[in-house]
This record gives sequence, C-alpha cells and structure tokens, in this order.
Amino acid sequence: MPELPEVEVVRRGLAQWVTGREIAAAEVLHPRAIRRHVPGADEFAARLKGRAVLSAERRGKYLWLPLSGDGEALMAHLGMSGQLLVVDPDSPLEKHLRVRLSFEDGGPDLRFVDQRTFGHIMLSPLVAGVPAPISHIAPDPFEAAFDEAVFTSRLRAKRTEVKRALLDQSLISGVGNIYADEALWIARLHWARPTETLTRPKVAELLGAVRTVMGAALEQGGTSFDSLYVNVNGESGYFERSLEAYGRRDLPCSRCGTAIRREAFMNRSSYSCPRCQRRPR
DNA sequence: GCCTTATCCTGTGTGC
DNA sequence: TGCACACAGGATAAGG
Repeated sequence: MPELPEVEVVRRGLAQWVTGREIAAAEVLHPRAIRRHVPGADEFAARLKGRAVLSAERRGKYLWLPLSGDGEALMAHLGMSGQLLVVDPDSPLEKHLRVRLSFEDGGPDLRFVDQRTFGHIMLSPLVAGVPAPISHIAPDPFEAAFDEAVFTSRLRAKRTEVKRALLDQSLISGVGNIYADEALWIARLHWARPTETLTRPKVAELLGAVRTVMGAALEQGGTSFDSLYVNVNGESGYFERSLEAYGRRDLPCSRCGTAIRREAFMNRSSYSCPRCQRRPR
C-alpha cells in the first residue's frame, strides 16, 4: 500500500535509472492501466515514442516523469498494488505486467506491474510544473509549498473526523491509512475526534507526528506488508517492524501495554490504543 | 458547497 | 480438498 514514503523511494529509483533516457516504445498490455488516458492505448504509445525523460517528480502519492517536447509528463499513481520496476529487457514478463516501456539505449525496461489494478498511468500536460489532473491535490508536508497555517485553519474549519481529514488529499497529500493510524497514535488522538475540537497546538503536534513517522519510514526504505510494495529493483522496505498501531490488533501498546484495538472505519480498518487514544464522547 | 458512501479489482487467508 | 467469503484500500462519482 504505497503512501508518500514508498512513492518517494520509487521516485528516487526512477531519477537514478530512467532520467535522461529516450523512450523507444510503449506497450499497453491491459487497457485498465491507462483508463484515465482518454485518447487510448495507441495514442498513448505513439506520443511516448522518441520522448526523453527529463526528471522524476512527486506530490503526495503521485509520481510523474516530465518529458522532452511540449510540457507533458507521464504520470503514475500506484494505487494499492502498483509497482514501477526497472528490469532487464530480456527478463520474463511479469504475470501482472500492465505497461512496458523500452528505451533506445537498449538498457533496462520500465515496467508498470499492478495486481489489483487500482493504479494507473497517463500522459498529461504540466500546469505550473504539476500534471493538470492533480491540480486539486494539496502539497504534501515535505514540500516547501506546504503552508502549515493554511492547513491548520482548513482542518479546524472542517466538520468531520480527524482521520478523514488526514486522508483528504485536497487538504494534505501523501497520507494513507497506515501513516494516518501511526500519526494518530503518536499524537494520542482517536480517529473519530471531531476536527473542530482540535486546538492549533494539537494540530501542530499531529502534523509533527505525520512528518516524523513518514520521515522515519522513508529512511528505512518504506513499509511492506505482502511484498506488493517494492522499490524499482523489486526490494521491500523495513518500516513494518517499526509500526506501533497499524496491523497490531491484540498486541500490546508500546507505551502502556494495553492491547491495540481494530475498529471498522470507512469500509476498512483503524488501529489504535484504547487507553492512549480515548474515543470522543 | 460540504460531507459521506459505494465502487472499482484480485490474491490471500480463514472457516465450514 | 474445495468452496464461499472477508479483507486489503486510494480516488472518484454519486448521493444526501
């Protein structure tokens, strides 16, 4: 389940292995992978051919590769199970290979592999350096453009639960279910806490927790649960062993020893400590 | 206009 | 052993 740290690990790999190379051909093996690319697979492939990759960029969970030519980029979202792999062109095709890019230099392919097909890639124009379809996404908390005062005011003006706000990519991007649970555990907040009851200092503490946990995860190469998330070389990160709440149902809280609980939340799960993170009235 | 919910998808694990 | 079903969950369209 790639969130910001995992996507950043992939971005770094792409910057290292793909930047400066010219695309020879693009092959779409599953149309769903480019479902948001309205002109379709043939147009997608034709427009990529002969373009050079200029750099690798990221905002939140979105990645994009600016291309030579006319202000366009190849944009990707990994969804739940998407992988961007840099592999030898002669290596066997992966079972869930969706899109394959080969390069003029005859070096490694860039392959988009995605078991559950929630991810997608597309070509899109850049507007002020950001792909047009994600212009509504807020900066992530590691960007210089992230404005803490604006974030705080907007969060406190909401009428919702704090975890829903953390997952709202138009408020703050890059946070998913795992790091939301971890940040809430650090800040000792229950996920259902109404946003309008949070003081400015408490919001600052929560944001600090978000940055702390995602920064630590990035240092360890990201989190992996079922080998679906890997870097461009197919390797998993090590942050899973550092998780304090997520996925730890019935295991003791490292602060107080109380068993971590799992609660249903938005058709999925939320993990928290019943003692450190009291449910609001 | 804001907020919430249903939907997309497939492999894995569990219970009967 | 085989079957049915729950579960993982980000983004978005649709509904309230």
